[in-house]
Amino acid sequence: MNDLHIKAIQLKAFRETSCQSCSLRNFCLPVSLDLVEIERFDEIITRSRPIHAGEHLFRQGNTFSSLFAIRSGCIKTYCLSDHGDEQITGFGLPSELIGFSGIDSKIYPVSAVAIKTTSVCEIPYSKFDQLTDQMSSLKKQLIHSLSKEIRNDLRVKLLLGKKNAAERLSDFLLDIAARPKPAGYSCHYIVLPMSRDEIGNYLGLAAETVSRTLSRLQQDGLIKVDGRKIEILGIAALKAISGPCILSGQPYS
Amino acid sequence: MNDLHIKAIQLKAFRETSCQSCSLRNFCLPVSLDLVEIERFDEIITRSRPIHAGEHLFRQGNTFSSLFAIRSGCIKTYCLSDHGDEQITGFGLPSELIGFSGIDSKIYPVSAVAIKTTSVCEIPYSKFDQLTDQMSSLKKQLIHSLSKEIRNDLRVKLLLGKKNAAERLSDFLLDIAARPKPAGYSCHYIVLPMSRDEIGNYLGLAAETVSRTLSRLQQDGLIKVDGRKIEILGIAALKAISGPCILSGQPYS
DNA sequence: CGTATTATTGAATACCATCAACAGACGTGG
DNA sequence: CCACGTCTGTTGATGGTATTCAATAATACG
Repeated sequence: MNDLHIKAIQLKAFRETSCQSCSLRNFCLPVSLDLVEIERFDEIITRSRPIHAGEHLFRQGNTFSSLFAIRSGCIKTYCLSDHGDEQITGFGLPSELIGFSGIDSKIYPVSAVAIKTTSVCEIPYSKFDQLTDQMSSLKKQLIHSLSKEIRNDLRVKLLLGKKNAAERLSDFLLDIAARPKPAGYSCHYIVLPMSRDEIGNYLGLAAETVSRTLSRLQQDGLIKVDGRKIEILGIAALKAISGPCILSGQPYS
Repeated sequence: MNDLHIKAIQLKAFRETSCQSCSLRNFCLPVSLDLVEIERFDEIITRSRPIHAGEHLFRQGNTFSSLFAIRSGCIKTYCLSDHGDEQITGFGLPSELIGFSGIDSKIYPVSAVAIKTTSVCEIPYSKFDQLTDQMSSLKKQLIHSLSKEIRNDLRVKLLLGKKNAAERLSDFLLDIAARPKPAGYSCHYIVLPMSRDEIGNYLGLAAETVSRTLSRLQQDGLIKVDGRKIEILGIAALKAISGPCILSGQPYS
């Protein structure tokens, strides 16, 4: 094996493990950074082996240390009440960041667990924080990501506070469909990584209600359900049901 | 009137209108800043005359321009769904900041209206953003405030997703009681600035259910209700009902 | 291929929303 | 000062939506 071969292999490895070449680059933090800045950001990132379903990134009560960017798979965040039951507070999908809720309290107030094989980039917060002092655009990115999360929480609060089962499910399906996904996936066809139980928990419904409501939406011809594979047939009707509002969907782009 | 008099008056005015002398100083943003930094922060703040109940700070859809720190009174934030009904998304009380949800989208996704006479400090965001580039501690403050808001949203999502009426009200009362308040006010005695209707809207309940549930809590001897004046008699019992969890109350201080 | 997990559907119940009537507070103006 | 209307809050009766319990079907996994 000559030097050229080695270089080529190194280059390939670099492509797979650097922000610069990451397919999610435009969705994750480094957007709007120049090449030098991306490299500096890249240096603090840890990319570990993929984690399996059931493995935790962190647990409620752990000392806060890092944010995590999700590259593939799905992370669910949840918190346990004293009554013992869990409330799922979100699902992290590729390109998204989790862990924001721990910055202020120094402790993760939620647990994060993979619900399928998942790979993440770990962003140690102390180093990241220092970097934001030197890179104004990175600071902006972080603040905007935090703000976006708050805006999304508004949507969820609206959903939990006012909507009925059909409205919640419609909103949920449209939200999942609108999230960034690997190239080639249509936004009319989604494969849910989570169970009915987990959907219900997240939406404040019983799993049976989720099942029933999906069946109803299928009867009405708005979706086609095949286990966790869901085809969206009537996107306009779903939007009408969920109550299209200023908070839904992606930012005002 | 001589120079000394004028100086004294100016000093008094300064005391009433500078962050340095503000009684909320330790709760609002300028905490952890040194004197010079506070002055620089102070310079970008606008302090307008008090606004009356019903006046808006901003409306859903307005271009985002400022954050607002609440000095006295109460601001409710809400958003209107297409179905026309409103969902109250939060109540801003003295020392708290509102407007975070607009940073990312450049547009306020909610409206903010005073529900009693209220005075606020307006923090123009573009100037503030520049200042955070130069003052690392101010940047940290902002990020922590955003993170805290996200953590609080977790609490509300847990409440709306899993709790029954009594648990919601207990949680709500404890939350209001735990918020920073002017010196002299006991945390066992609260005066609610909002109506039953607004409480219900915020908690995802009907106003009648709020009324009934408060009556029930009073029957059980946990609180004493006199219109909007509420005395907390059994704080431990209320905590037990609301389901004390890692998210409740103030940060882990 | 068998067991465990997940999903669907049915029936009964519980909780809260809705509708409605009434009581009290507040402010206005006669 | 009191009559009046409005707004807010309380309480009762009824009904709807989603939960719970239970049984069955389908899927995943070793």
